[in-house]
Amino acid sequence: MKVRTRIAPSPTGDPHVGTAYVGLVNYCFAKHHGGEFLLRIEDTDQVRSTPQSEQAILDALHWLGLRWDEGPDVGGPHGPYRQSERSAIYRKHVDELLAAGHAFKCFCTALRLDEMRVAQRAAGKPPRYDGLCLSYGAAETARREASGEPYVVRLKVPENGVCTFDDLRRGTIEIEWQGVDMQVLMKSDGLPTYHLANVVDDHLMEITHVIRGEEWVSSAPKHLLLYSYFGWQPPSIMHLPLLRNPDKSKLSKRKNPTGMLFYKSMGYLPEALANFLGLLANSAHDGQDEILSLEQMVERFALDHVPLGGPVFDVQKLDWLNGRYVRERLDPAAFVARVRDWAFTPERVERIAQLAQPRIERLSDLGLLLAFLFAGRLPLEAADLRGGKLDDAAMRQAFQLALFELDAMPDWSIAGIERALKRVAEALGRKFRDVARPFYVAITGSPTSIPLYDAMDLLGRDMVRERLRGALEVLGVPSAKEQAEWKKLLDAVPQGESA
RNA sequence: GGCGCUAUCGUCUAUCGGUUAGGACAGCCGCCUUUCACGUGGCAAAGACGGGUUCGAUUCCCGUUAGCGCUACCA
Repeated sequence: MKVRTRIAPSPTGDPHVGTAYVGLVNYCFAKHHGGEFLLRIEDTDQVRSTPQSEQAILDALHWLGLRWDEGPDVGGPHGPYRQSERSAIYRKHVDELLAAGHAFKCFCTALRLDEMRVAQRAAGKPPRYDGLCLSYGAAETARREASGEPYVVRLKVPENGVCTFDDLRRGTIEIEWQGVDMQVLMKSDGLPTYHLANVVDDHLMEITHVIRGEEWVSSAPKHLLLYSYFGWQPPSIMHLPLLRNPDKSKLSKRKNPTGMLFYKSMGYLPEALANFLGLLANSAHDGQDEILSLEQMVERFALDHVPLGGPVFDVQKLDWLNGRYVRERLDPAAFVARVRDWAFTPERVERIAQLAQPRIERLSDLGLLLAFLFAGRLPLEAADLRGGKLDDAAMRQAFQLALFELDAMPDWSIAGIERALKRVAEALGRKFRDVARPFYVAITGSPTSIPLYDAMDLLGRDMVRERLRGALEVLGVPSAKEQAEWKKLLDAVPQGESA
């Protein structure tokens, strides 16, 4: 049987290096066995999914060098490859489960469910749907449905016994059915949840090996249960460890740059990033050179060498690898081409020139005026940030609130940036012009520069986040408590275009 | 709180019962060099803890501890 793997990102944010890591492993495994690798978009969360995010993820994975045999952009015999376009398929399968008595309609309100869980937790029991709606007879269920009560469809789960399954790397894992919740399979909006859509699609797309992040281990029983309810042969499964911050917590953008676009704008070469990620999945042995092309990684890939402990994303090692690629793998012409593509594309140069021209007297002013556009973190000191109307405490708040707002923006745009920063000023009860200065310094390194919103737009969200975090490190990173309190300031500002 | 996963130098890892526990990044000391970088030679650095099993455990089993994950009509 031909090996078929997939990566199934959810388009709810910027492309994440964790997605690249999982994608790379799936790619290497499939190709190592002469199989196929596909890409599926899991956009069943209508509220958070955006087409822009989907495009960004596809672009970023392409940039990294991954190619898929089937996917929303390249098509294939098992499409559509976007879950939002497969509603009818899920509906049919849900009906099948309902008809067979493997699932049931649940009319419980969020409030009741909350209270139930609080009580269960207090009693030291695993949170699990208590089965109230399961006790209704067919007549009662039909009556509620007819009266227009919204409902979800839940999975029926065995009352006792244990679910035993094999993880390709971890071996046998046992989880008691009592600890497995009666998962919602179809939301009241009629769309499936991840669990249902994922299982149905993996089966229909003939996925033979599901290789995914460790966060899915505890929901594996639900998935396996679905396979058995449908009478399908489940795929082999394996869970990859989660990438970590240096403090060992799950890699998060609060503590570290996690966006692929950040690494791109920092000037890391895609082959170096892929190489680095590949090393975290399959390390080189003893004396072997750690510089490995994608082809080499495919060739030497071995599942049983994938680590189980969450590897720390060590930027220093990435730096070293990238340095070697820059020095050893690019001839002068290729180097020039890379630099051009990195930050000197004609469109970008044009745009920057238009912003810079009115602000200089000599062409030689250009270097210092624009240096920040071609740099990573700026060498800031507290004194650089001071000098405006805000004291340190206010600047820390301003930067932190900006981080909140900028992260919450659906799309990165000048208009959005402006709205976000004005909101921050309002939340702090300051005039925007007083707040502007520290932002100029944090972002551009100087209180006078090209327009702030353009600068931020040009830099990109990930780099802006990095600069703001850099400024916060200089002034003192807010504690979790401070962050939570400050966030309330933002909540107090009404949404909308006003400001 | 409940359930699960994990545990070798600071970091990424090798070891598949017997090794002076190996390599790489970072660090430190040299060499090379008009600076820096690169390159190169070397140094330092690890089996979480406690029980078993065994002639012998880093390796197998159990417990403890710690870290992480899950605990949603998000994925």
